[in-house]
Amino acid sequence: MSPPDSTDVRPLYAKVRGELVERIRSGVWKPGQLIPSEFEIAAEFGVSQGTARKAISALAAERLVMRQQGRGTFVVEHTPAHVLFRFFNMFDADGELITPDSVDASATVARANASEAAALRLDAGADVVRIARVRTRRGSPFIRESIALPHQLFPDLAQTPKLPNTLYDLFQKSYGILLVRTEDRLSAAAADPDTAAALGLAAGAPLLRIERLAFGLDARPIEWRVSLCHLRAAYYLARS
Amino acid sequence: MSPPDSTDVRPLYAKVRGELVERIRSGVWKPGQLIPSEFEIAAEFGVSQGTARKAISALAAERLVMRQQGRGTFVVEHTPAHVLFRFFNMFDADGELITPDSVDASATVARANASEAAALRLDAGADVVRIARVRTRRGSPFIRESIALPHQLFPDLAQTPKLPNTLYDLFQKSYGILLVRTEDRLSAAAADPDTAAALGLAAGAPLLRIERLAFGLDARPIEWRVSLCHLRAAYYLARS
DNA sequence: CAGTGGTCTAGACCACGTG
DNA sequence: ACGTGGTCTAGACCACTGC
Repeated sequence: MSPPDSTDVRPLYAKVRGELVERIRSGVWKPGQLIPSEFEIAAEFGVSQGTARKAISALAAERLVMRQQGRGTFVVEHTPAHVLFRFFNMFDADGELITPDSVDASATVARANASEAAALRLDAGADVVRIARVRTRRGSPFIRESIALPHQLFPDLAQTPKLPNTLYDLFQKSYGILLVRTEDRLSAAAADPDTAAALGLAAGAPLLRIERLAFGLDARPIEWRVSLCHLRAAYYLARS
Repeated sequence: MSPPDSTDVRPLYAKVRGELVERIRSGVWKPGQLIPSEFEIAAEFGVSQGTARKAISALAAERLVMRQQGRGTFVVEHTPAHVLFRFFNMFDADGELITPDSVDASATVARANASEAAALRLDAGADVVRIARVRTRRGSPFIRESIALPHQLFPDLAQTPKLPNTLYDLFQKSYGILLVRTEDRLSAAAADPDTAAALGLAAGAPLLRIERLAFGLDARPIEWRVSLCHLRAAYYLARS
């Protein structure tokens, strides 16, 4: 990333943090792996334990690592359960997190259209992987969504025979891409005929529309996703 | 709040933080006021500067205070601009924060109905202040919302002649109640005839429904608000 | 028991804003 | 020049985990 130079005026702990992030981004430290202790990191970078601690604490606040007293610090591992808890924000009327299933997922490669290229900041002519799917809860469809990803980062994703329900763990394990931040833009929309048919509704029914942009470690947009949701008594929860 | 006792096993910085929170909650430190320096707080509580610093940093992370290098630390002041930036999450298609106006606001006092009592955790028979209003942008109505507040906390609010556009600054300045956290539950709904008329729409038009619960310093729900929004190209932004 | 993260101290120097 | 918050150090002890 940015090489150390004499004009770098960032605090020491920020530089150490940057080096640690790079090790996670590049895969030197794998998902779920135990990283060195505060003292070892301090010794390696020639800083005090307090400074190493501040760098690691920053990573913990960004949820790139998990600290456990007495055990050590581990690179975050995007298991399906973790991904749902962290990135899926829909709850039932009784406050229970919804765990959706995914059916009918199909992935294709195509030239990015204008909105995809703009959302993912792609060069003209770049390809995207498109995923279209319907998600169900207790057997009945409630979300229809379409996803676009830069083809360059996911070269053989469209050939994957059976796409899993949660994608972000696949992104981390198979493609080395860790999603760390999302921006969801929410609005309401009337169901178009296709979506109404897919969700078993009358055309014109009100749907929650979620347009999500997910970002990776280098702050680049990795995923663009539009979800049309028929929530019944459920809701999307946004905190603070 | 919780008196110091010998079985209190919280870390020192957490106890100091609690004392500082109490000073803000009780109004000993007023909105916008400069609080003592790290060294003064450290001396007062008999801890080191590092521990006082950690307590104050926790308050800054919760956005109860604002730190400014070279100037000092100030109790957060909920000005209208600050409240919009912090608690209003709607943006125009071009990414600009929407600054709504408020018209037709009316406040009344009534016995809490079942949903109000449940949301605000009120005792049976308690009263609420109800505010109903329509919010406009550039002259055209786009949000119809109804708000419920515990009457006990806002005894004379219903007599206030002209309610301001942003309420949370009024809550802090006139009633000493600082809102620190919100939970927004979002869904889609078809416009009922009344709402459609208020917003100039056809009945059945899809609206974004936002049900907000806002919490004060003692983690008690203070405000329950239901907003029905006709956003056109605008959206509600939820980060991470 | 050894090793880890979590807390706490005492002191130093720096960067910034104000008078 | 002074006082503020921001960084950094070196060392101590505690609480928890796993052998």
